[in-house]
Amino acid sequence: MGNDFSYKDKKVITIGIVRELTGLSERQIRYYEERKLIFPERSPGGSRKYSFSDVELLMEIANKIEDGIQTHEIRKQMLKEQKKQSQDEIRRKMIQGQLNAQFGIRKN
Amino acid sequence: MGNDFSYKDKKVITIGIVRELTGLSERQIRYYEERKLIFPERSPGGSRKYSFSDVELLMEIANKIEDGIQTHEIRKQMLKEQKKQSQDEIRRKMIQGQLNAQFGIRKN
DNA sequence: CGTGTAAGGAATTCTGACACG
DNA sequence: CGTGTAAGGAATTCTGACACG
Repeated sequence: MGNDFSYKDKKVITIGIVRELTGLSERQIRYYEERKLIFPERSPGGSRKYSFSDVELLMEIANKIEDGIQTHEIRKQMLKEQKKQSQDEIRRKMIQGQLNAQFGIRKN
Repeated sequence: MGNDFSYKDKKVITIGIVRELTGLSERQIRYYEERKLIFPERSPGGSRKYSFSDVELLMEIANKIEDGIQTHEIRKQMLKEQKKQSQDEIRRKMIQGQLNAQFGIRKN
C-alpha cells in the first residue's frame, strides 16, 4: 500500500558527496542540521549519512536562504507543509478504508 | 526519449556503506573490481563511489560466487548480457526511427 | 582462486570555538 | 544570523603484500 520509498530516501551519502551535489559548504550543511532543517543518520563511527531526498531538500533550503528567509522561518514553513501532508495522508487512508469496506480489499 | 537514469545510477555511496548494504567485506568488493565485475568512480582523493545499481550488481555477483561460479565466468556472463541488451537497444531505436519517419516525431 | 589480515599513510569527517557582523 | 576557518582527534579508505589453499 503506497509506493513508500526505495532509493530516494535511503541515507547512504556522506557529507563530502552532498557538498559536491549541492554546492553547499560542509559548514552550511551542518548548520542547517543544527537549525533542525535536515536530519541525517549517523554511521557507527559518527559520520553523517544523507539521502537523495535530503539533497533535494538542502537545495530548496539554500534557495530560501538566498531569498533572505531565515532558518527559523524556513523551519516553520516546513512544519506547516508536513502537517498539511499528513492530513492529506489521513484523508486518503480514510477514503481508501471506506472503499475497502464497501467493495472489499484490493491492491491500490 | 528513454527514462535514462536518476538516482539509481548516481555514484555516491562509499565502500563502507556498500559493505553494510551488501554484507560483503571491503576486501571482496575491491576484489570484484580488480576482476572487472564492478566499476566504481573515484572521489578527487581516491575514495571509491558506488551507485545503488552497483549495490544490486554486487549482490548478484555474491550469489554466483556462492554457487561456485568463478569471477572469470561471471565476467563472461555479464559481457554476454550487455551485448544482448545493446542489441535490443539498437532494435528499439531502429523501430522508433522508422515510426518517426513514417508518422513524424513525437515524444516516446 | 577468493578472501583475511596487519601496516602505514592519506583523505574524510567530527566537534567546539573564535571571528565577523 | 549565517558562514568561514584553524585545531586536534577519530573514523574511513587506500594500496601492496603475505598467507592459505
